[in-house]
Amino acid sequence: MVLPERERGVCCPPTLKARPQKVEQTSEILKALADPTRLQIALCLRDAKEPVCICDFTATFDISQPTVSHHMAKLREAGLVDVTKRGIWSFYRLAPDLSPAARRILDAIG
Amino acid sequence: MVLPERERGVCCPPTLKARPQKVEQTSEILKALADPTRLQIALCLRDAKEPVCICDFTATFDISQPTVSHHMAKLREAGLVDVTKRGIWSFYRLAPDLSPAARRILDAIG
DNA sequence: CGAATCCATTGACGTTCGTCAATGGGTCTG
DNA sequence: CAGACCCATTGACGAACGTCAATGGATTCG
Repeated sequence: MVLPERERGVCCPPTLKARPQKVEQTSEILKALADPTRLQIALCLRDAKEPVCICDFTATFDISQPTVSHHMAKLREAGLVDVTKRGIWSFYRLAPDLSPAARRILDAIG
Repeated sequence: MVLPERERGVCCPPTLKARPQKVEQTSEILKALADPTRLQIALCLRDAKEPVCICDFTATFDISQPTVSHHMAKLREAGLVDVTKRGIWSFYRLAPDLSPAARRILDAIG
């Protein structure tokens, strides 16, 4: 490993390549996926062939129904997920207009 | 879009493909990267050819030195980053034994 | 040795997060 | 219509987070 030579009192600020706006946006995506429950939900939707009903998630995870609803709202706000209502059911799927950044991250996981 | 037919009162819990342990581990990686400052630091280290000195980060970001130190500790705990001390300086780089999961996620970003 | 520099740790504070209980609006069935 | 079912929202609470000020250890320079 090569360590740079340094002079006391002199710093060499690295050039930040990513635009601040993009950093913020990527951070939002990561934040939405950083919870174990939401991560499993997102992976499930990524691999699902059909939209998945909320009631299936409440049956799967050991958390209350309002909490599942809360997590889905987070995923919605992050633009990762999309909801369609049919009768009494709400079906979720990955957002059809998922950003390329989000798509790359999702594909890199699991 | 094809919505599944459903019968009242019947749920179809999806099969969770990822192991709980792996979900937890991936979640830790995402959590470490989900802060804008840490994300920029991680990207910077990913693209750096040489280890980067802490003092360069404190010169770059508009946060105090203890906060930078705190963020580096988070990245260390997540196993993303590695520190080498030389005299009064601490140099950070991407962990040489970075997990494949972390590597894929980092490569998918920005 | 004494002063200056670099950096980690600690303690504190306000904010955000994950969760639940309670509530309410929709929708279907009898 | 009345009851059952599905789901979102609200309010509340403890835990975790991001930040800073203060402190202290380690190292280098004069």
